Amino acid sequence: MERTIFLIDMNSFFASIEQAANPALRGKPVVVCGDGRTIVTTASYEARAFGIKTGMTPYEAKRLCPGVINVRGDMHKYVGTSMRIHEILLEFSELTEPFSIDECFVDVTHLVKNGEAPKDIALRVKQRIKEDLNLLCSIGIGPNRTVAKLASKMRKPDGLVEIRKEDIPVIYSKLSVEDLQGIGIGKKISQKLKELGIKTAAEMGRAKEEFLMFHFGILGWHLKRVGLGVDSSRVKSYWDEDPVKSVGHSHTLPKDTRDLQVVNSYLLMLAEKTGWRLRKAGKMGRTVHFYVRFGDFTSWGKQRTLASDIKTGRDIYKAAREIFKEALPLKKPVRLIGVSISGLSRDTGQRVFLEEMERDEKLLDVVDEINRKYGSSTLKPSSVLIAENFGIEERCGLIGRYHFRPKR
DNA sequence: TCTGGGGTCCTAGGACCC
DNA sequence: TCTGGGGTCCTAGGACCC
Repeated sequence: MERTIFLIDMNSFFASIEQAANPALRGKPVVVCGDGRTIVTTASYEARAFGIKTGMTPYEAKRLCPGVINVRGDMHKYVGTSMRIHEILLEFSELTEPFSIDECFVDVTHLVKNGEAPKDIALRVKQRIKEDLNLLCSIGIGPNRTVAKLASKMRKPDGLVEIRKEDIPVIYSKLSVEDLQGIGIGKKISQKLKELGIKTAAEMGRAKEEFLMFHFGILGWHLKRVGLGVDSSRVKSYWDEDPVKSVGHSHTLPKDTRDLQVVNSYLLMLAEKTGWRLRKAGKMGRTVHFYVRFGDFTSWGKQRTLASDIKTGRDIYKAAREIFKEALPLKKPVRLIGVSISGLSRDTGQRVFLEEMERDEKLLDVVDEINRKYGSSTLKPSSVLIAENFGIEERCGLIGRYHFRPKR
């Protein structure tokens, strides 16, 4: 059955939201960053003109464009905006599947069947988002998700590209395998493809499936289909949620340290955040993963499966510390620590978490301790930190793959 | 004032059980 | 004193996504 799929990709999402909210930022080079030792999470198009890209340090951005305006990111705001966009998209189709905080697949087959042209529908979507939020997006239109995603990347900002089934051979013959980045073909795979003499998407489609599977395993099967522009995967309904597989937090310390008290304080905080979100999701887990990144960017980590399920920050902390002990004594200063929990199942206990308030109190002490160690200038007031650590995730769920759904 | 933080999926190898 | 295969669970590590 012929389908019509959109991929809506918000243009420089975080920066555009800031510009929409604050007229003083419009038309200016803006970067949105985190706090502490951070990177540029989004650069406005004006900033990109200076060569500023996601992933750079604020320092590099400043070097490229001394006048760049650095805005502290506010995930609350971005998640709220993301949800507002979902509401708009749901006016068009229930088959609206968030792919990340700023991308969404929408299946509009039913509207096309009623006689409306795909591009006209897309223009309506863009107009609604512009009217409501003063934000621009690029929309890719295709007969399936993969092709729609590819189309969305072809024109930015404010793009609208439709790739029909019959256009695929011509377009794919001009598309290099590097152009397929973002649909499961990263640097390593595209490099290997080139070494095997496959340079374009069309060539990938023509390659023998057995050949690709010999070199790439099951991925080869996927590559063949990407090359052909074939993808039968469905756009999921907004309301059928796929289960979370793991939750976790990591944090880069204000500065590298060998001080175990500081590291453990952060670990406790991260474990509490993780446990809090776990319980919020009504889950418990059995496998705890702890990892460290050292000052030289080497890393070390281990996972351990426990005899029974856990769900409190305290238990996650205990398990993580047991693992951490294996890394002691520290040979190098610690840059980042992280903890996550997987092997999740439904928490059937449904116990109300009584100690929650008490725990927050303890955290205040922890953060105060960190502040004392580093001096108050390195960390914000503890109340702000607590708000950040415990407030944001309540609303945003997972950002990596988008799991959050508002109440119906 | 080098290099964030949140995830998913796949492979490979070892332990263990029948 | 030797030889299996199937299946599950677990760990480590890599590639990829935004």
